[in-house]
Amino acid sequence: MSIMCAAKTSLTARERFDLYLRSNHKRRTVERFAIMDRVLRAPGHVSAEELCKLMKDDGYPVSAATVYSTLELLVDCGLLVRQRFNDKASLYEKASSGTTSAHHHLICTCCGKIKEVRDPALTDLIASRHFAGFTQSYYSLNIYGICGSCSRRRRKKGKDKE
Amino acid sequence: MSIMCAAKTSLTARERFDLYLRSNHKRRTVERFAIMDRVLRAPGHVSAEELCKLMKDDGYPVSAATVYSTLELLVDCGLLVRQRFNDKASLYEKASSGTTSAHHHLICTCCGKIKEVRDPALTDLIASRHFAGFTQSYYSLNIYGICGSCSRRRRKKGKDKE
DNA sequence: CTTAGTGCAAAACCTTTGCAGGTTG
DNA sequence: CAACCTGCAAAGGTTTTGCACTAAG
Repeated sequence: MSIMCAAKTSLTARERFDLYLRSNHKRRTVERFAIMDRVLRAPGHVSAEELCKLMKDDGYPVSAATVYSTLELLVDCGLLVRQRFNDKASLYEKASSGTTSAHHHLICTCCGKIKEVRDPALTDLIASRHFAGFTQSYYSLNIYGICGSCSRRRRKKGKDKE
Repeated sequence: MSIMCAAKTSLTARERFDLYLRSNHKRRTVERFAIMDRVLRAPGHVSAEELCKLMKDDGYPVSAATVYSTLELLVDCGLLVRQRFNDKASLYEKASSGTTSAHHHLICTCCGKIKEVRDPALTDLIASRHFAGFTQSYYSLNIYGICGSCSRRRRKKGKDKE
């Protein structure tokens, strides 16, 4: 969406967000940095609504509108990735970088559970790919199927009747 | 969601859907087959709403509820894949098979355009991966970034003022 | 001091659901 | 002929938007 040419290296998240906001002539408000802090501190992936709740629990309530708009900025500046795994709300997770390693997702189409898996060979191959005229910023590999507990449950049911 | 153990080989789409409906004790209605026909005939990916319109244009109007429920069946039986690329409506596309080859998606975060690309090496590697206790049914690899026209437009703007 | 950002609530949007009537098995 | 499916409209849940107020530059 906007300008973000800063080297990805050796900048703290805060510095990066700060630079991004300056470069794009957007205001550096208390709310934006508070939301950035909180979402980067959360493990795994968080929905906008959960993040609202987390902020309120911390005694720092912010409106949904602000959370959504800030999440968009964080995605745009490359600190977060927005994932839409299923019908439910979007989930936001830290973008992979030096400190947070790339991973893929196994999504159970039966119970909706999402598991992160790492596979360096796959990660490397995807990263090495370049497509003509397209400037890649991030990717997501989502593998859908049936998780262990669901397939056990299904097998059991199958014995009863089928 | 349901039982679909039929060999993926040498069955027409219609046969496969028919078998799926029978096996799962679901009714084989005219609407369901008409929707199946239409969506498989559409190139690329279609949204539920577009599909409704296509059906109406064909002189075969069906309600949104029926379209959504049939699309779900078609996904469940493996003929379609549901993709959620961005904020907008879900898109449905033919699942890869002998006749329709696997592909990945380049998604422009600026204009939203979606391009299909093929990369056999990548496809093979992903297909060869197995994760413990997880029965893979399909996957989607989405690569986000800036497409050619958007980066040209952006460069141009940058020259004017920046 | 100008203008973007915030909070609130309402709107917009996609998708699901409840109900009455029609069709399938 | 019982149960399921369809169509319609209304409800549901997520995200965006309009407006008055506040705060950043």
